[in-house]
Amino acid sequence: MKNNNQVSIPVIKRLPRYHRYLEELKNMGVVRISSKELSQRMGLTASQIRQDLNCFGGFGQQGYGYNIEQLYNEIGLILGINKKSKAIMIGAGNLGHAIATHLHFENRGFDLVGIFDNNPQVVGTEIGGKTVLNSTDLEDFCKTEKPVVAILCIPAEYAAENADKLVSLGIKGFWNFTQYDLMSRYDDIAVENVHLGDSLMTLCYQINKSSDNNEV
Amino acid sequence: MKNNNQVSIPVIKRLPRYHRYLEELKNMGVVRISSKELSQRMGLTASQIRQDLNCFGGFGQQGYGYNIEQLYNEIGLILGINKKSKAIMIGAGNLGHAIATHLHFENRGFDLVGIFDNNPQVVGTEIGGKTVLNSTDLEDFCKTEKPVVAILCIPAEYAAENADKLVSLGIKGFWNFTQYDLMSRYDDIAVENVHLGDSLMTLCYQINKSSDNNEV
DNA sequence: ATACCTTTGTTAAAAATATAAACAAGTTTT
DNA sequence: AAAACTTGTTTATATTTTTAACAAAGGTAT
Repeated sequence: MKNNNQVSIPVIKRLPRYHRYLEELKNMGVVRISSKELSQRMGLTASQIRQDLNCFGGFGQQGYGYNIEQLYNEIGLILGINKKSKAIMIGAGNLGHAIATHLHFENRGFDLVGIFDNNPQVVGTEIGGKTVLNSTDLEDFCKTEKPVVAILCIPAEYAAENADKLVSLGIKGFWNFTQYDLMSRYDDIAVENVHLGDSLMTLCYQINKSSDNNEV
Repeated sequence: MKNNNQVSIPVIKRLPRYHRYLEELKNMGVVRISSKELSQRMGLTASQIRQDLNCFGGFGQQGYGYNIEQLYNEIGLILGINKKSKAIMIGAGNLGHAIATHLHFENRGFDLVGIFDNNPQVVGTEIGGKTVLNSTDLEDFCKTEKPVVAILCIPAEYAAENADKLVSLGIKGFWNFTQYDLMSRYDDIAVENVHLGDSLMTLCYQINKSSDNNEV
C-alpha cells in the first residue's frame, strides 16, 4: 500500500461511486475490467481512475486490468465499511425517520444503535424495529454504548448545543443534516454535511441559468 | 453585472452558503458587513468572497462594505429563487415523504405541484396537504401543469426508465436521490445528485482514518 | 516460443482553483 | 479636510486537480 499521507477529499468522495459501479459489475457476473472501460462507463478519464486507485496501492495488473471482486473488496477496506462503527440519531422527525429506515447502515460501515428525540409524542414509538429513546437518556446511553457518530436531524437552532454536548460525550463524527455549519467548529471531529437546501438552490440556479441561455 | 460566461461550479456551490449567512445576519438586525468580517465568520478569505461576488457584479461600496439585505436579495436573484419553478416528486416512500414536508420549496425557487407513487397503499394519502397521485396520471398531469423539475425518490433500478420518460414529458432538471448516476445520461438536463449512501461512506472513511492515525 | 497487443503504475505536463498582495477610487468617520 | 476603511480589480503565486504520455510487465495469439 502506498503512503497514506493526505489523500485529497475529491479522491475520497469518488471512492463510493467506484464501489457502486464495481458492485453492479460484480452482480452482473463480470470478472475483470480495464481502467479504460470503467472510465467510459463512469464518464471519467482512465487516467483519473488509475491515479485515484494508486493513492492506496496497485490493485491491477498490466495487460489484464482489474479483478472486479478484488477491487470491490479493496475499496470497501479503504472506506472501512467492515468496521461497523456505532451511530446514534438525534431527532426522529420526518427526515430522521426516513434516514433511519432508508439507508442501509450495515452495508456502509455503521450500526445504528440508538434513536433519540425530545418530543413526547415520538419517544417510545418504533422506527425500523428500534424504540425511540428520550433525549434525557442520551448521556447514560453514550457512557455505556460509546457511539462514535451522531446523525443530526434536528432544527438548525439546536445544532450547536447538541453538537457540543455530543462531542463531550465522546462523539467523533457527525452526519449533519441541519443547515448549521458544523465544520470548523471542532478540530479533530469528522463532519459530513448534507445541506439539502443548498443542493436544491444549486439546482434552481442551473434551471434558471439554462433558460436564460435559451432566451439569448 | 459582469459577464456570465461560465461561472465555475465551486463558486455556484458557495452561493447558498453566503445566502444562509446573510439571512442569519439579516434576522439578527445587522445592516452592513465587510468582506473581511464575513470571511472571518465563514472561515474564508475576504479575497475569495469579493472575487466570488464579482462574478456577478459589484454589490458593495468602498469604505462601507455590503448592505446585508441588498446582497441577500441579489444572491437570491442570481440563484433564481424568486422564479418558483414547478416541481413534481416521483416516489412517496419514507424518503420522499420527508423531503416533501421538510424542505421549504417555496423559499428555494420551487413550487411542489404534484406527488406521485405507484403503490396503491400510498396513492390517495395526503402529504403536506397534497394528495398523492397515481403514477399512471403522470403523463396527463405533465401535459397540463408542465413541471420543469422532477425529484426522484424511487429505487435505483427504476431511475433510468423514469428519467427517460420524464425528459420526454418536458422535465428539464432532476433532484436525484437515487443511487443511479443520472448525470451524463442527457446533455441539456440539469442534474443535482444527493447520494446519501456515498455521503455516509465518506464519513465512514473519515472516522476510520482518524482512528488509524491515533493508533500510529 | 515469439511477436504483438493490452494495460498498468508512474512521471510529467497542463489546467483549474484558491490564495494572497496591491492599489486606485470612493465612503465614512473624526 | 484629513485619516481610516473597504471595495472592485488586477496581478502574481501557490495549491490542487486533471489530463497526457510512456516504459515496463503481463496477456494473447499464432
